Amino acid sequence: MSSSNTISHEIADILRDEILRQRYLSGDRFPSERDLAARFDASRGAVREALSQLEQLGLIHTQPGGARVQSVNAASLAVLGPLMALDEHLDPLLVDQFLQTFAVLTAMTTKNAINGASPEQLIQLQQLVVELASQSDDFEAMQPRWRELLEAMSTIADNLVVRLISNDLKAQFVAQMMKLGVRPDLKRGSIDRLLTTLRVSINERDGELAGEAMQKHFEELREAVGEAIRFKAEVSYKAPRRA
Amino acid sequence: MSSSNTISHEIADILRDEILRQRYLSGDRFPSERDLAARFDASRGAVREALSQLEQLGLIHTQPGGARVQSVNAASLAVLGPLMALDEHLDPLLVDQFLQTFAVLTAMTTKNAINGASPEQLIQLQQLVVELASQSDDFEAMQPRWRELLEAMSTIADNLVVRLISNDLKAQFVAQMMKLGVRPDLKRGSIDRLLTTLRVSINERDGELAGEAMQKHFEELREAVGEAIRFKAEVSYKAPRRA
DNA sequence: GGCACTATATTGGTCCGACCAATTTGGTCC
DNA sequence: GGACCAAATTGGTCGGACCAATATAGTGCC
Repeated sequence: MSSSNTISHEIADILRDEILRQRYLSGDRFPSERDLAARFDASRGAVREALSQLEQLGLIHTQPGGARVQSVNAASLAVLGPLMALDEHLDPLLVDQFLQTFAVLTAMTTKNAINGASPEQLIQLQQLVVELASQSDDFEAMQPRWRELLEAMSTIADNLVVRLISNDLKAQFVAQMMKLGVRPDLKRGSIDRLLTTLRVSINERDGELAGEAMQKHFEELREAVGEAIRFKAEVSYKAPRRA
Repeated sequence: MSSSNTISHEIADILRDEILRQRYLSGDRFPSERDLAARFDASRGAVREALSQLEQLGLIHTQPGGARVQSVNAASLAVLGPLMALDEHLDPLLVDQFLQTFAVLTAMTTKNAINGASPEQLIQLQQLVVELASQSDDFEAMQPRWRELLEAMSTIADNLVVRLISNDLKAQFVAQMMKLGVRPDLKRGSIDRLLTTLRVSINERDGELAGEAMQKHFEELREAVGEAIRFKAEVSYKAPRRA
């Protein structure tokens, strides 16, 4: 579901998912290019390009004589998106780990952004927060502005490392959560409290305070999302298969 | 310098570095596969495999009609290693960003590891810290054990997201720093203080404390490394080109 | 001159068949 | 059972070919 329409990408997607589903164990021999070409009824060239992608993801290691499957633990960050998109139900543990990681990175970005912003940028941030506050009752509707705020802070903080990490994570994750209809039930006051604190810390240029607030907010989000996923899993257990 | 001995990888390495060096600007047309094949005196197949890797890195976007160069800001995390290895002198800003990011992730891992470790694992950690303390006077010599400790905590914390991020970062960065001979001049007491705090927090299973200590230590390391790099840059300015 | 349209050239995507070198495999011999 | 060797397998590369999508240049019109 993830990539473009070329044959090599399709093959890569299929094989990638098979590896992520542990169909081949780490250390196993991977089918030969000629076998794969026969299986997908494609040319060896197309298969080779697919394998090249898998190697770039760190999922296989090719050598004359044969390719071998590597441990998912040794893979590149770019597998995380496909990994979360594997099943129709999200892995709660993985989501939790993701949110925890995203929390500390966002807190750091927030802190640096506010501490290092120019006066104009501070005004911009302030405005975004105000706009967010004005629609804090509709979780779905505030997502675009929310992303805008995060994007603005990321731009101001200007940390390439974090930005690259986010590239591999953000889009896929949020999209996946939305697609599966996971709607975290945040307590009404949570977001308001965050926005208020952000407003204060922007005014006083207190990045530390803002970072902590952001971190705390993500902790609450983590719990809410975890609960939402568990709830969803329960429902789909009682009424499985498109009831 | 980074990859294996196949032609396609060599081509990919060269083109990747050229893009990272901004030889092509974002949005530019990329040379055609046939041109590249002629330039490298290789077959189009080999070039295509190289381009496939570049696309996986998020550096180019290919389409029938022509490939275009993308912004480095939109690339995958996996470009960070090559990016830091570009020049003989490290980019101080990039290193700083890296260390800051690594700091918060390591602090998080440390906290979770100690809070979630089994009794046996706690003993293992304690032992590693003791061994480290016994050689805290030789920065170079303690690196292997240091990595061992981080690896152990990473295993215990068992956060796949952080592990994947680390895969794309750790090895290349440390190796690059060592290769360039950047030796941060940490104050003698700094490491001892960290190790002592770690020992205490492991004994009392106080992950929070350990995390904070780790974070503080990395802050000190950041400054020391920054200074070391600036110093190195100064020296090579006064005595440039293999004097 | 500027704009819409069209024919042409270019480009990426795929296939086939072939060769080489490295590795794996299986058998042989001690 | 282990060391050694020959054959089959496998990845890496090449060259040429075709198609469909895109870009380009050219044309004619307003």
